[in-house]
Amino acid sequence: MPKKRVSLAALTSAAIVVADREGFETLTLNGVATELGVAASTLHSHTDGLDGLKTLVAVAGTRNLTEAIRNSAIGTSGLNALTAMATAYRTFAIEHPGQFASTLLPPRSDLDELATANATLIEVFVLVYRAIGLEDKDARLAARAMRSAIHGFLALQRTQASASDHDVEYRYLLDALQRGLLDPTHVADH
Amino acid sequence: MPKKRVSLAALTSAAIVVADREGFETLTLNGVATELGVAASTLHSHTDGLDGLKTLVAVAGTRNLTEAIRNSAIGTSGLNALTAMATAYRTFAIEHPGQFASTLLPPRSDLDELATANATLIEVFVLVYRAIGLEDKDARLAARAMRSAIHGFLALQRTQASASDHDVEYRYLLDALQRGLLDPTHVADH
DNA sequence: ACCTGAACACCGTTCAAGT
DNA sequence: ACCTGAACACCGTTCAAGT
Repeated sequence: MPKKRVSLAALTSAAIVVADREGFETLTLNGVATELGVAASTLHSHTDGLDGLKTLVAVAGTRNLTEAIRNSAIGTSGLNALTAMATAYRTFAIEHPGQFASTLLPPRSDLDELATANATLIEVFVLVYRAIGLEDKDARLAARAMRSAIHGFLALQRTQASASDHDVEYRYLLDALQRGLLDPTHVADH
Repeated sequence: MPKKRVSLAALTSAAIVVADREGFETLTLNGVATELGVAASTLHSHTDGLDGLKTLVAVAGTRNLTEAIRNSAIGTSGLNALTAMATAYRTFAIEHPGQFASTLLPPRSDLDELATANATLIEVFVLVYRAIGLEDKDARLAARAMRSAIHGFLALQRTQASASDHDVEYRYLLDALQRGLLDPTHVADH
């Protein structure tokens, strides 16, 4: 039998598949190695151990989330764009639980790539708020606020039992925050 | 040497100490057993394996967070109470990272106790919104919205590099959401 | 009843050996 | 240059044996 060859791209995509299927927290080098059909020790020549593999998933996952959000906003105006983005964010979190969970990877030393991937995600929101008419500083603060709120809701949704109606709650949160962020009596007093 | 005896309370508090010190994700039965000075296999007669231990921490952690929030609101009025609670929430997350992380424990089958602990946490916020004047249904939605936003901000704060000013961002988020939740033009149209 | 130690399966990591 | 298999340390879990 010929020796299998592992590329970084194949490793990353296999790790994403396993993470979405079995959970990011329980991601394992052995599991990904089995998925690829190679020995577990092979992966150490492509990534810096388990932490490196998780970082790989976090970077790719954040980029995929960013793409999903960006695509959802195409062809929509300001306020509708934000709703579309929030919906896309939520759909991504549900359909790709492993990649979504990778988003809150605890900080590492070499988080350069991860930091820029995260900045790019925020930037999509900044663009929309700027188009709506907020000044740059406010647009950045609004973007981070909205991202925090969305993330928090989706993270807790995953945990809590589906006791109540998530659709209604999600819309209530988004509407209220949106109203507060665009409140002219506040934006004016800068 | 006399045989050590392990109580459920001692086990829980030892697990909390280790979780806050070394991280909830990396919590280990061996680590807690060492902390208690007993053999690792002993813990299996007190809790249902590692998952059971993590659930123990999650329940106790959620209760401790609830107490911290409740205490912070004592002697304050409606709007000041919410600010105090948000600040207490944040302080708890920073000072007890393990217990805070335990808050987003993935769902289990026996999450009865965990579910009620979570409901009690939300209830503190409901009380404040009701005192402010929101009707029960709106108070519940507002409480969940505020909790989601706070949690999301704090979870992302833990991850992201301290590139920007967290104090300003936190206040911006809280103020905006608060404004939107209490917007009379919206609350009226029910 | 509760704790121990041995045993087993599993995982991350290293490294000499192969190709 | 890259993959393998053996080796080691560590962890979760079970269980017969002690008290």
